[in-house]
Amino acid sequence: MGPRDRRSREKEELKDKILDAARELFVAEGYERVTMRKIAERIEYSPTAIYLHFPDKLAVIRALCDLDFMTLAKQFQKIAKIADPIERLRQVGRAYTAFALSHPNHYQLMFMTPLAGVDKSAGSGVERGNPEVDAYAFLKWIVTDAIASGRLRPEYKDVDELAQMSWAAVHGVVSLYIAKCDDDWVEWRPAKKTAAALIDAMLRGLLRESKT
Amino acid sequence: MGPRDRRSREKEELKDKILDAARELFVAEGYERVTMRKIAERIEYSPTAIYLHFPDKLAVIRALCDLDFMTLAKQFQKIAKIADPIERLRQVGRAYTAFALSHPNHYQLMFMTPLAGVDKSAGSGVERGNPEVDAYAFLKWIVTDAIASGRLRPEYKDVDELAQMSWAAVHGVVSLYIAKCDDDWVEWRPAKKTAAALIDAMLRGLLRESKT
DNA sequence: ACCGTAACTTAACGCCGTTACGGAAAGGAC
DNA sequence: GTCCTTTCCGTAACGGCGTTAAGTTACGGT
Repeated sequence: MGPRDRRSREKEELKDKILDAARELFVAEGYERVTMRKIAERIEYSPTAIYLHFPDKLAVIRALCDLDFMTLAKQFQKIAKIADPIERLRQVGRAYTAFALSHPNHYQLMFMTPLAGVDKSAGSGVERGNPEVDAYAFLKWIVTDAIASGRLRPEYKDVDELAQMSWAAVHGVVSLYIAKCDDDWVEWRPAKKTAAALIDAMLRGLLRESKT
Repeated sequence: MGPRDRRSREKEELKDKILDAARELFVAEGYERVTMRKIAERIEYSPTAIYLHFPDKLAVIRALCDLDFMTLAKQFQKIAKIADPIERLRQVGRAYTAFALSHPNHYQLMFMTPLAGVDKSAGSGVERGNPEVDAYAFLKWIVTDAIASGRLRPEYKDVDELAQMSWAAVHGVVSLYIAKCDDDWVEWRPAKKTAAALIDAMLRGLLRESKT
């Protein structure tokens, strides 16, 4: 109520406009080729206006990625209901792969680029350790379940190591594909299929010998 | 012989000086933070002098990487002598991991960054398809051997897919580590150990059930 | 002695992210 | 209604970047 609210609502609207304009550029061209001046031009403000709503360029794109990564977290909540932890691991790999391949620039910025001075993700709504929103915590939770099920070989009992192995397997396929799919040096197989095959092979290698 | 040779030798010397100066900066700071002006300052030439020896900045750093990656190719030649293709695959993974971790900036530029317009690697001495210098061809050669040995499960017979799975496994671990090891969100396990564990798990998953 | 050419420098262009600063407009206080 | 403060935004500019254009110097060939 009152003009005070309207002002802050308008401010939020501009913030969204900035993010939308930035998203268009970012998806099409990637981080480096997004420019404060280009964003400003699209929303018909001066470049410096953006700085009244975001501290710097990285913050704009990070806010963008945080938002979009929530769609992945949503999918995780469905996967959480799968009873079998091994199957859960397989499915989370599938969802992760699909997301990465459909948001390559998001993925590149978040997981393929060392961002030296980024410690605070404050305000992004992702609270560390909460499996609802923290994907790594979610992965650790699955792995813990898998270990507890007793179906893994006895030498695999380090939760972090297993989580990082699983993460690395899918990350390896998608990141290699994102970085090098335009390189005709290699006859690329479909990343989705390669990822599935690698996950399956890894999982079979993690499991105790079965009688099938 | 004569002054004509001396001139071209001096030219080659300057080229090396450029590469050495660039290497120092690149190893310490990464591609983005290497600057033509900084390179020039180190070798006590003007920035534009570099353009007389390299077409642009990327060419400088690429020449650098091509040079340094040859040390990896050297190691591959020793590994080529291992009789067992499975063990050969394991060892090439180890060497690859070690190289990536000791040259993170090289690795990032070569395999973690999409370089839109780079088709020609001409003059770098790496001839496509020759396992002696082309690491991917080397990997395919090992995988072909592994298939021929009959020890893999029958469903694994696509050489490129298998090569890409293997590459992705090690790449996943090292690239994730390079990009995110400073991120204390995750309790990182040693990349070397994680890579070894993932390779072992994958290989066990690829092999036919053994009687051991 | 002359000339052409190769090597190199100086100056500048057009970008970039970001900051300093000034002005305008809107809300609250009286 | 008037004044003031706060918020919002634009203009201009800084320092940096990769790269290019144009000018200069020095040297080998003839």
